Amino acid sequence: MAWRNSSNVAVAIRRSITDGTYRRHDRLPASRQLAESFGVARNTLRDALQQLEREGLLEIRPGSGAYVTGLGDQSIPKAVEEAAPLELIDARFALEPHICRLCVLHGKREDFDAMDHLCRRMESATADPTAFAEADTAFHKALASTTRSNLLIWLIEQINTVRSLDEWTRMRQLTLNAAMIDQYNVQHRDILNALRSREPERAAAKMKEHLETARLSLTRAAET
Amino acid sequence: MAWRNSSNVAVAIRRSITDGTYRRHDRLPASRQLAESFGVARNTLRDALQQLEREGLLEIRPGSGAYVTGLGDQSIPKAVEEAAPLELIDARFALEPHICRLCVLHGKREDFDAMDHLCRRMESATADPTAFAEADTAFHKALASTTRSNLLIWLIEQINTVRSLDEWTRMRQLTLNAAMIDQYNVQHRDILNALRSREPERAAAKMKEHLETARLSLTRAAET
DNA sequence: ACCTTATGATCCAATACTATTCCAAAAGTA
DNA sequence: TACTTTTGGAATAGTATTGGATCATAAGGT
Repeated sequence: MAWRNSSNVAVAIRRSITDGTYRRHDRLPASRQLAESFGVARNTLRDALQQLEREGLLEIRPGSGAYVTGLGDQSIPKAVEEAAPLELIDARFALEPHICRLCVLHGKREDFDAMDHLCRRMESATADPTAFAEADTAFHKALASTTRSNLLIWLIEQINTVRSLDEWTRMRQLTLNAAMIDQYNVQHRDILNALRSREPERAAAKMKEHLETARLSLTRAAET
Repeated sequence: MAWRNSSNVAVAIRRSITDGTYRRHDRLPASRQLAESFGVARNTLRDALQQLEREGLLEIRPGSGAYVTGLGDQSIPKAVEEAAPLELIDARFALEPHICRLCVLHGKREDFDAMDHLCRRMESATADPTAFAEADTAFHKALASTTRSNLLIWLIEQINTVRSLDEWTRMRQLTLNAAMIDQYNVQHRDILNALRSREPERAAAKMKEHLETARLSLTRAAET
């Protein structure tokens, strides 16, 4: 029975993921249980899991478990994955001001309330760049949702997926200090206020301002 | 039951949302009830909810409850394939005027020459709606290419894939008569001229005019 | 023989879950 | 308005579970 090596275990697990036995966000059984069910040592099983983690299929969290992060082939398009930070800003420069205009047309009170809530979460995260970035992403997604256009929502989501990538995370650590977060918070409030008072062009202008700030902080970080 | 951890609870709730068990603006059961029904401690349940909130799926209001704010992962092809024609116009309204501005910044002579060539192809296709639509798609893609941003090019391509869909083709048959094609050709020329003379705002304005024409012809066709 | 690999055991550190308690915000009610 | 109930938020301590790491040993292939 020569099939009992780490690579073949990895193949088996990979298939379990692609055929839908384990889906995105699912947690795999504990390494001890998995090892037993495959009839291999836990060490071997661990090798297999780490192999899959290197492929980006799994995320292994010490003390917690192994989680499915992607579906393999389907995942992120190359154009999005390899997009430079400045390309992202360009795309957001195109989309988000116009989304603001559409939001003024279609936004309802509960939409604004949800965004207000996210603003508060960002405002209480001046010391936690990661938490801030999460809420920030959710804010821009909520804004896109107000357009009621699934296509636009999807486009924004695609752009946002990049934020979880390595280079972007590193960039965030460089640029997101407390002062910058405060500035972003003010700008988010400005945008929300303009949306609430139904001023499309002011909202779009504030959004452009916001993005210009982000672009500046990026180029500054790139110079260092 | 080894599935009793916060991530798996989050998975279960996430599925309840995408299934439609809970819909937008619905309030989830109280955390104490949910915790009991899942057979986990309220602490664990709270972790799961906060996880979903960070994803932008829920909004947790202290003293009130947890409300569904988003529909979860829009499965990738669906958002694009099922996009209504008017959603497409909205997306192009966002992207293309800004692409014009970027084109003024980055466009080179050969880019304009290529677009000029496509204009001529469209101008000699007033009697052939299919040939015109092909060249039109190519024109807008060429325009996006001038930005040298793979992300923007990809976004435009995604939007263009919809044009091959049934509903869109039917719509095109209704709207694309010779007079309309002539009008589009004039507008394409206007845009190209503005780009060549490096006037970003005039190019953007002409593009908006162009898209507004397309939107009007769509809504007119929808009324019949 | 030598080298590679899997094993099985053990200990460690990180994390998660439970249970309990108290608090504050919101909603319902008289 | 004032009172009560219901809601989520937070802190704590204890226990269980998880992956990480190491090691000597055994098996298999060269």
